[in-house]
Amino acid sequence: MARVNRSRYAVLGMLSLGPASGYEVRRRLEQRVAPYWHESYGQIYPLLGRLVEEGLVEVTGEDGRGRRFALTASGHAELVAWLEAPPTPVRGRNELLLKAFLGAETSGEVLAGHIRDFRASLVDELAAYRVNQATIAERNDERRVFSELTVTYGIAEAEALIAWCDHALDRLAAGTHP
Amino acid sequence: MARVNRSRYAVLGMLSLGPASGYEVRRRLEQRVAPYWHESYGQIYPLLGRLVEEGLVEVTGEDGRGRRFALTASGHAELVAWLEAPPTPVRGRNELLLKAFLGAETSGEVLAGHIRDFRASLVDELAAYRVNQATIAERNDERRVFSELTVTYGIAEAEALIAWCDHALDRLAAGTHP
DNA sequence: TCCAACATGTAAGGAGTTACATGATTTC
DNA sequence: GAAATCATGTAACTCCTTACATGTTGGA
Repeated sequence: MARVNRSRYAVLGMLSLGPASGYEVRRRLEQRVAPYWHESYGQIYPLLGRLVEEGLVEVTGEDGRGRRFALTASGHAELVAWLEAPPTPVRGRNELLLKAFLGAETSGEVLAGHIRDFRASLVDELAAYRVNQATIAERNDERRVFSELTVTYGIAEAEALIAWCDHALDRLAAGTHP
Repeated sequence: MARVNRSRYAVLGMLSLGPASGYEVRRRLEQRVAPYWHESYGQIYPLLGRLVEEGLVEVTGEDGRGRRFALTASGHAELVAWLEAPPTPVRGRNELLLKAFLGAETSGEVLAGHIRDFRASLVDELAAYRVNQATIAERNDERRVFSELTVTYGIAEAEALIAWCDHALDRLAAGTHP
């Protein structure tokens, strides 16, 4: 039954940064929280309509090129209540690890290839985080520390997983010609 | 449209370890791949029925206490084809990070509390991985290396995130009384 | 004898993605 | 004038969880 709709809070959260169009809610998600959250338009637009009905969001303007949505007081209250509630743990599904676990069903080289690809994507990700980190370091507002924390999380994770990839590739190489 | 049904491959994969009942498919997932994959009965049983219809799985026995399912040759072929395909990247949704990003909407102490809870759960997780690692080290089969890799992944990640928690808690403490 | 574990399923319903469809405005 | 970006939405469809419902077997 009722799983909580987390998209609600992502949208409310993006609006807490200031009024925005549906399009911009999406863009904020892509640009600022992309690696750890995402929403599709198929979620955002119907949701904005519902949030307006519920009085959590209001339409503050409607010029020729779309509407602007803003949090109402009760929308902000609902966001804060959610922020204060303990986060529900991630029950991730990691395809790479499932494939790794089942590695014996294929040749070792198949898995090694997947891991090399994964490593390459982590290296790219890490580079993007570094750029991001430099950009944030130049800012000077009270939100800065929170942005920094999300970036350092990504960096910590990416670095650890790159190290794991190297370890894994060694282990697999040792296994195939012992 | 057609997202690939990854549950299919998880079930086929568990059956590649040997014939099993639906109940045991679930138990294998819980016991062996739990932190990075999971399936509910609501997925497993209907799926097993479909896989039998499709000829990827067959019923090898039915005693008083349930059926036993086994991979057919084509089921195994389909599993291998999936294993060889590049894993689709995880598009995770990390509630803690979304809450962290929006940390300015509440008091800093709220976020710190979430991070402390997260750290505690990581410590528990890490302990479980260590036990698991010791168990696997005693095994002596050709699958061992693959199990080890999934465990070392979990350890690498948990250790990195524990370190991040400590860093984050420092940063937040510095912010609240500068 | 009772409890834990083994075992199998269905129903309801929301979550979420993808593809389709359309149009205005800005910038080069 | 063309391309990129801004902008809004719907339809179809699958995934997946949660809750409900039921019964057996083995061991203490």
